[in-house]
Amino acid sequence: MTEKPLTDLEGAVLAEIARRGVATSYAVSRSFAASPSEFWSGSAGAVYPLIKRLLARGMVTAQADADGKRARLDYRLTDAGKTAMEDWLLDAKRASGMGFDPLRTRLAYMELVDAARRKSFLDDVRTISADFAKTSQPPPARFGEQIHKSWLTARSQWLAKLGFMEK
Amino acid sequence: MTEKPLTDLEGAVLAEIARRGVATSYAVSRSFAASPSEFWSGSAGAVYPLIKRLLARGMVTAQADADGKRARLDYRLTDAGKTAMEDWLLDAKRASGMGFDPLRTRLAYMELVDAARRKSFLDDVRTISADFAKTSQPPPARFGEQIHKSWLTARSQWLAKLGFMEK
DNA sequence: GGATGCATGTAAAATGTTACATGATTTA
DNA sequence: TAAATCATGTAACATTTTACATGCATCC
Repeated sequence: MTEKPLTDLEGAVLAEIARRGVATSYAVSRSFAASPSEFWSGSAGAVYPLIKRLLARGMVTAQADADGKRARLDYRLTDAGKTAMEDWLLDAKRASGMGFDPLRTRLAYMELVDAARRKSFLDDVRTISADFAKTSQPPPARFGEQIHKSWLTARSQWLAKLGFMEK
Repeated sequence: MTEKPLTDLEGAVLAEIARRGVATSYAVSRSFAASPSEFWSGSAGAVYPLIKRLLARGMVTAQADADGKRARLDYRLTDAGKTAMEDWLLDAKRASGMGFDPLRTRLAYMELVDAARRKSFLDDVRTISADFAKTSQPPPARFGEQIHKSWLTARSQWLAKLGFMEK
């Protein structure tokens, strides 16, 4: 019985726990909420049940924090969890998918408005993107920081080359 | 009472109907299913109810096809629908968001595996991406085709520059 | 010691996927 | 005319968001 492969959110949650070694649902939730990508809200309603499902599937262990007064569960990856996480992480086929890009989606329909409004829109996007890239995140400790920033830069350059849109 | 803004899928569906002038739910469904982006499946279960919601909100009109033997509804944008679609399309702030990228998400956790496996993964992604970009779509009729292809190219170039990942 | 925010969740509602049902149309 | 495919949906299920509930800790 082949295990159902992890969803992207499940994979990312396991990876986040792996990075931390030990993590509570709350800590994972905060991580996703703080990410520069707004795609996953990191809401408690998503993360707590998801990690409980991972527990039921044997991907993580739960340990009650003895010290604390308040109920609090520390999660760690099991061997099965580590394997599943790596299978997700190194899945080159899935990684090569296009995902969802709110800009790309709109650009595909830009023909529906006149050139003047297209231009105004693209100018605004450039301004907002440039501003966003400027706000320096504090600790560029890990790959993640560099990835997000360099990606924004790359998208800006891509956008600059889409001359045919402005005609 | 300010209308709730359109979701990205709703906006894209309205834009698709606008592009066609008249469209059935089935036609919209096929469009999304055929898109090179695999993010929205274009399943009937998503599209038919979504367009019914748009109808209830006055964004589209429904007209039964008199000619056909079989029930069949042709949808057209209303003025309100056109306005809402343009508000969605030209929303530069939302367009500037990062969306979801299955590659970027994984790259942010690449530190969790050793350099050899990282390299192997990145090689595979490059191969798959190059192959995908090679398969030429038939009709480059509209912006959409050029957008998707040029985006894949841009992402490949971005990836090529991420030297620090391979160390 | 009351207000504010941190931490841990659950509940209700919305949205999307997969699977199914069913009638019409084409094709072999 | 039987089989396959097109077309139009609905139903059951899973996932995620938004809102809510509640207890602990801190700070004013």
